[in-house]
Amino acid sequence: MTNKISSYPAWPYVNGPLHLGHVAGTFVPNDIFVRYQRLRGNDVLSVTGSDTHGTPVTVTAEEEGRTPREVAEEYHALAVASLKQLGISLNLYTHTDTENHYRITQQFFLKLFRDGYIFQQSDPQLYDVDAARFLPDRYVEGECPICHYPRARGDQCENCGNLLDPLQLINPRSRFAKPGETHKLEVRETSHFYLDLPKFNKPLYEWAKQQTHWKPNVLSFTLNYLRGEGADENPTGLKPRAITRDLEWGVPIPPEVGNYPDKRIYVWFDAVIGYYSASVEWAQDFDLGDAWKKWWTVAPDVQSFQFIGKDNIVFHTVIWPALLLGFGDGKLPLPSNVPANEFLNLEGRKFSKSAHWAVWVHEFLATYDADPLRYLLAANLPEYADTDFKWSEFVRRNNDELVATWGNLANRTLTFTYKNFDKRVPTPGALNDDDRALLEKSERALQVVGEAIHACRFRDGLQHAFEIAREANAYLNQTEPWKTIKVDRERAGTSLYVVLRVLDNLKTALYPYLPFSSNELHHQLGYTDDLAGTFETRTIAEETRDHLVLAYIPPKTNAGWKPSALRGGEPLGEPKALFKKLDESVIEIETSKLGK
RNA sequence: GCCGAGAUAGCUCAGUCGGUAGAGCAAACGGCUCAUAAUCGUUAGGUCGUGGGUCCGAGUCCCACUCUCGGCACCA
Repeated sequence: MTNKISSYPAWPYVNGPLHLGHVAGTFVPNDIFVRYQRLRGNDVLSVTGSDTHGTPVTVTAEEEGRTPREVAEEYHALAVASLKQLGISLNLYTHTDTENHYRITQQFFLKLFRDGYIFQQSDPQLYDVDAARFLPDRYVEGECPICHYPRARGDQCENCGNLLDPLQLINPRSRFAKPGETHKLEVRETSHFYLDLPKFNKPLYEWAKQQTHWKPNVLSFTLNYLRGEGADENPTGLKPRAITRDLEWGVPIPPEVGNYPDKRIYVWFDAVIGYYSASVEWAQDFDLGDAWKKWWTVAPDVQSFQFIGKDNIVFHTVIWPALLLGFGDGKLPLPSNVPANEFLNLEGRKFSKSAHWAVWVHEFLATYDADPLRYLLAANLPEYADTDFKWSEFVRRNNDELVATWGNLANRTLTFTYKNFDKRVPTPGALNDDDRALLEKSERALQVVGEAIHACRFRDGLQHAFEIAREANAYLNQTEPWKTIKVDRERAGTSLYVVLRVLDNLKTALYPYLPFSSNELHHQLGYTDDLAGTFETRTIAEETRDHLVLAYIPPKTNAGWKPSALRGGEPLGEPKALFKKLDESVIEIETSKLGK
């Protein structure tokens, strides 16, 4: 049965290049998932893009004396290049600074406003007279009114942990003031638009309770969040949430609502809408009309998945579903699964742009190949707990697992066959029990790995495929075709035939994880078509501005998620090593760059 | 402070319904030579963060504590 599956990695900010932590929990698992689903024959739509809004971008722009749009465009282009090189096969990677996205975000806002899910409220807030702007909570510091800690933040005191209102702070200071400066602050009234989340509390809670297939941490976190202090039959966790900011950078308030030139829609309100607007844009960019609607319909064969980090759970299990309920009147599907990942650390510490404690994707891929990185990130995916990227682990896993176990299995089998069997798949004699057992195990691996990937247990799937590769190595050591060829050529050919079929099956099972090398192995096994598709970057012109997008173009024929049908006598491609062994010196060289 | 999670072999991580602790890699020993000195076999390696409790029996359930991560409503 063909399902319509949509899959979305979270939108990364483009206030800097992507680092390994950004791709580990979002783009890489998403890509393993969608490459599997496509091969499986499902109808897949996977879109996302750069989040061009938000304070990280405006802060970087201020620091560098540029406009937020310039900063966003620069790092968006870098993200496009990095994702392409990493083989992230999104149907569309766009960004949020497009006319299409602005229009759709405003449609959401307007519909929710007219239906009474958005209201306006006026509150006193601190205003920085010298910077001529209102101060969000985190932009205010002062003395804590409870414990008198001198550097309490506007929203919370780090010292005593109490939640605060910025107006409670003693001697509040603006964080826009440079060291030595004192900015004049005063309390002014400002009105903001609020999303009336309590109206969605009960339906969201009832919906979330049914999602027993979610990861335990995502489900319990969400249920607890929605329940709040309330009882099970009367959840009260949600409070109205301000969805506008006093900023110049972002999506403007729809003119139908009123004239608010100094306000913009809150970044996460517009970012999650990006899942929808990017779907629409994908169909437009490729002249596919209403094709995007297939995935935005409530039906039993329509499923959607969100690959995000643990810091974003609430936006994807509460806020975005609330927007979908309000905007769609029950006609838009809510996420089927939100397999949030924990965080990837780097050599025991958190990634930090300011401390230069990071491995940037574009720099990594300038020196090393994409598949080894994908392998390491998948094998070490932070599925249940934070994990750690270590250069020593990268070299070890590359050399001792990827090269030694899998690459070597392919290489030893193909080179030996190529040399001794006239560059063709040997024609097998009768298969014995051992031959059949291994062959069947490798065929079953497709099912096992496929189920693991569909259930978002990516490490399990990868591990299982490697288990079969190890068994195939053991099988070769037992059958010793390099010895039997001297006395019984057909027997040697049969063993090699079995392993070639195993390679063919594992190539498919590993394709979602290692698309480049699997495609290469596909050719070495003699296939002339392609397993993997190609990438295209395009500039999309709108009325007032252009934007760059990345798109994955699947191959014309789908090789399919199915057992090998390799036959004796068929010609093989020329064998070549699939992976490069890395020198141990890489560890020292790369580690010494950190923190500088 | 409140909420959600994590802590298991030297390293990276699994561990389902409570029933004699698992894998890969690293280590030691042995085999093989087709293969990128790759591979295969064997062995060794653990008071399961700490302290209590329930139970015939606890890595697993309950309580308390320690440390780490995330959220806690104008950072995203």
